[in-house]
Amino acid sequence: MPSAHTKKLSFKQQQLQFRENAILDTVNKLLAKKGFDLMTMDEVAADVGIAKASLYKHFESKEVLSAASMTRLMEQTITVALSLPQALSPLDKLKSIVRWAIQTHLGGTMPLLPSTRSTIQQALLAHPPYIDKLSTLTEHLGTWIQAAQDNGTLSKTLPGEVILYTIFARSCDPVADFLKMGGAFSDTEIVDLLIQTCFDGMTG
Amino acid sequence: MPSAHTKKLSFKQQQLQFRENAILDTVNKLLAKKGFDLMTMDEVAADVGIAKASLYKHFESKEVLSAASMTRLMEQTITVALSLPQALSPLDKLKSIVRWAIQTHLGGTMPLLPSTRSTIQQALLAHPPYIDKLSTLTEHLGTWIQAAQDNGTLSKTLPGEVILYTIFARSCDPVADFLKMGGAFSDTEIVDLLIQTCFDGMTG
DNA sequence: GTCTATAAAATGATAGAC
DNA sequence: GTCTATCATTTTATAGAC
Repeated sequence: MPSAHTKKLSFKQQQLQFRENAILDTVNKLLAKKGFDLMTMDEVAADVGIAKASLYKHFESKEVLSAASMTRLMEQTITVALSLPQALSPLDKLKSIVRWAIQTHLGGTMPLLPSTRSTIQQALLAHPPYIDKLSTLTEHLGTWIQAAQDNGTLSKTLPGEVILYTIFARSCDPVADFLKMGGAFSDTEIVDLLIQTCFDGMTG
Repeated sequence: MPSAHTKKLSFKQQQLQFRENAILDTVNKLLAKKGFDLMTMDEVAADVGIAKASLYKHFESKEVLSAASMTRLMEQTITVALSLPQALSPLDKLKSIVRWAIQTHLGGTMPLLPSTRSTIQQALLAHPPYIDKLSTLTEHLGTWIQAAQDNGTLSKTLPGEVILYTIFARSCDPVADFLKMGGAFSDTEIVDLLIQTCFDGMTG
């Protein structure tokens, strides 16, 4: 009975997928909280509730584990981007993405951009699935940036590259953390303030 | 002959100061390049050209050493702020400080803002000299921000706190690193672009 | 104060039983 | 695949001679 056999295998695979997703949830949270260098595999295992050796049966190294987490995050971001109302203007689409990212960041599940100072950067560059998702997202954003420049809602003189990097950087702006630590503003207010300074600056 | 004795002591102290300054130069550079967590004491000692044990005769721990380096950086920043031409408008003073910081950052001697994710953050908060310098700088910047809001060159509706944190954050913006890595822009161009997006946003 | 040598702790990764 | 126990390495910090 091949169907039963297939079904059983599929079920096992679903269990596996489920477990690995739980692991990535933890990694995502810890990466957001402490960053790659300060996150330890002991910590991850403890948070998931399994032994460290078991963790290594799922992911062969800390780098691969983190890359998998970042890749899933990229996929989620792309999903959000593609589910935006078509009626939105290109500029509003860009703002919506940044808004979602800052909200997620404040919620504690958006890791900081792997800066050039982190060990994880090269691991990500060597991880094709991540590069692939990053390229896809960059393409979408690039299209919107171009369109926004064409209709005059974004500066035409600013290089697209600068706008793109700025959007990525503001999505995990440490200013959000400092404002939250200050305690004077609600999460919603923080998001609005950051969106404003990001797109309109501080002079207006 | 007390004068000779005093002179000798003073000379020794000058030598000590000189050596410790050389150490802090190295720490500053390494903090900018790798950050606190990835910088090792072996590395610092090797770069300075002394044994690690000697390093610990000067600074009792990695935290204290890094805090001393960051404190000196704060002092330098205050010096730059105080030596700005009085004729400059408050807004131009703020821009000048950010400009100087980004230039220094691109030059490789401006550490990233100790984010909430780094171990160094609490060490700095527990280091009175650093807090003292930080307060002084914050006071100066706060005065300029208020003045710029009063004369209408900075948004009056934006909380001063938000402007202050944004200025601190943009002074070591990772966008600068990414643009530099891209290789399409000179350092001068990068500085101009970041100043523009920081103060005027991306819509104008 | 500078050195060599080493302690002490943390941490990425693995062995081997079940 | 999960566990316990352990290895190997890195790294902060110190001991002790000179």
